[in-house]
Amino acid sequence: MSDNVMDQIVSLCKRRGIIFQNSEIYGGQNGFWDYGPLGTELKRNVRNAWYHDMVASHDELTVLEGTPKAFSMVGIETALIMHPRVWKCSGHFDLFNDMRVDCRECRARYRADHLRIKVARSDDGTPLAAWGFMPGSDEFDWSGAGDKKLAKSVRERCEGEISVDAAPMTLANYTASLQPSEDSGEIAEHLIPRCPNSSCRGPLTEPREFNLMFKTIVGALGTEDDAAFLRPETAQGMFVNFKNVVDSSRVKVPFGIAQVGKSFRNEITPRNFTFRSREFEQMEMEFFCHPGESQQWYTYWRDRRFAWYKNLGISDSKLILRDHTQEELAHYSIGTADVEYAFPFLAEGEYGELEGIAHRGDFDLRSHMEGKLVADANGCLVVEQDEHGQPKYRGSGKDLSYFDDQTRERFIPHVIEPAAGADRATLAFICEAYTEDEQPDEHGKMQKRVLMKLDPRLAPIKVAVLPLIKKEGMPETAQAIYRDFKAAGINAVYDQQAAIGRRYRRQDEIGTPFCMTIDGETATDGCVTVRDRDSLKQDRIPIKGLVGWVQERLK
RNA sequence: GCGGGUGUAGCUCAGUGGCAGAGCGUCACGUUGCCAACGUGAAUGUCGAGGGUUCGAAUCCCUUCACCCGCUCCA
Repeated sequence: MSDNVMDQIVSLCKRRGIIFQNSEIYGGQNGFWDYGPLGTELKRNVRNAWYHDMVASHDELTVLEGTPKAFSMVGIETALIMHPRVWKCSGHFDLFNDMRVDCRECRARYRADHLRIKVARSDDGTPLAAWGFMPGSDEFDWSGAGDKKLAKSVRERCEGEISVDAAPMTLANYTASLQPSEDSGEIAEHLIPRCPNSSCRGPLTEPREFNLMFKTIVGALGTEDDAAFLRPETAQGMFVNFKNVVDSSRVKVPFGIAQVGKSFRNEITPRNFTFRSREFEQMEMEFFCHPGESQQWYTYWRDRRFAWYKNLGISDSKLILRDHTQEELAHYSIGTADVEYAFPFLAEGEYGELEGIAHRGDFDLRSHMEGKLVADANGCLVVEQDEHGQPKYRGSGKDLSYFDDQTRERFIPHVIEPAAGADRATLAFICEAYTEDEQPDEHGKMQKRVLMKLDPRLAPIKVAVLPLIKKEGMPETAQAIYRDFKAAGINAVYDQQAAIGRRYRRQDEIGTPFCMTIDGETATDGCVTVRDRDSLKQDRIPIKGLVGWVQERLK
């Protein structure tokens, strides 16, 4: 396959109405994508395959292989905008809303509120230069490569005594202490704080809000106090509704709550087609279980989710299950694994994340009970405190523990979270399906063919109904068959335009698994030719059984 | 965020200061006998956007947006 296979895929997606760039006629928007008519069908099929497997077809009476006991699964659909305190307790607010400064040269990034500034002054107190350092790190010693340059520039400005402030300032205080130049309104070049890295000392940027959450305002007259956030994950909808679901739907632990929906992250660098987008769709499930069984459930869900992709056609050679190393694990997590796919835009041997399966302990429910949690010196989760010794972000105060009537035990359930990206899965299925091969044309000459080997369950169009020629009653018969498929809820197309070979290729390109051709013999034998997309094999199938024949292959 | 590259019809691209082009695709009519047929005809462009230079700009300059590659970042 060619190196630019990703270009081919992007081009095919646009040409055939699978994925378009958002607001394209206005020049497009980085990180946002639209699904066209065929893409919408494909993505809905992905979503439905997930929901069907997780919830709709789940048998809660049977103990499934590899599980300790039977369990329930329910669906939920929660709002995109949640109470701001949800994100404070979940940790997203602090994690996603820092003011940052970057070094323009070495590009290191620092939290603006952590950075301290030291200033070198002449004897009359005029500032000559300023540089940052992180508290506790090495101080300025005029010896680093960058420091020598800085020292030289300071010397050029002052021949007399130079002193360095004993007390460091915060970045905000330093900036406030400067007089902006009268003509430009900007800080003089030599007073721009320099990078904390003593071998760099490049100029730092202005503090910039580093909002990974999209901020919005609730209420027409809203002010900053009414700031709210578009959800950066769907999971919190399940956690905050845990009690509602338990109280309303007669589920018993263990059970799962599943949700498919949009999430938003203001990514710095959206890249690689839809792989990293600012608006994306997640398919997440939170599985609540007894702490003592959580390890077993974690293993179960990890393996089951990995198998799901393979079952829908992702090849073994391109899919890996990668357990996170100890360093990668969140402090509250006992285990996390990623399902990763070898996307064509990645280098050989690299994989991109499709789904993360995480053992989250009781972190989430406890956070929403008690407040934002952090690990203490012993690695135990404790409520993070502010400078006054009060909880930094208070939780809801509601009791989210669970009482098991049979064992007479009360506990906070542990959570196993398989969190999948619907757009990433869709993209993986597209990439996996994209195939170029060679097939003989009517003269026996080999011709390049582009096809999408999508699993029939995922294919946007299941069946194409094609009269071999536009006369002798073939179109009428074909149209009747087409209507049978539509009536049965099977997505079919009718096409009598152009030669039969061309029509087959059109369907190949969008992954239609079955083409049904009505020919001269149909009128006498009541059969059509069914042509298989991948093998090009043809079979005669009676019209009467056609719908059932297709339904059988969509299970 | 930084550096490099690219942006012209639905797609792939040619066009380096003087009439906006090709191939494929799409549509119509005719033809058709199972794997990209053929014939005839047609539609399709603010040359990514904004500004400037020029008698004249797709072409030169500036700004900006998007995409690709490499860094950086990444739940």
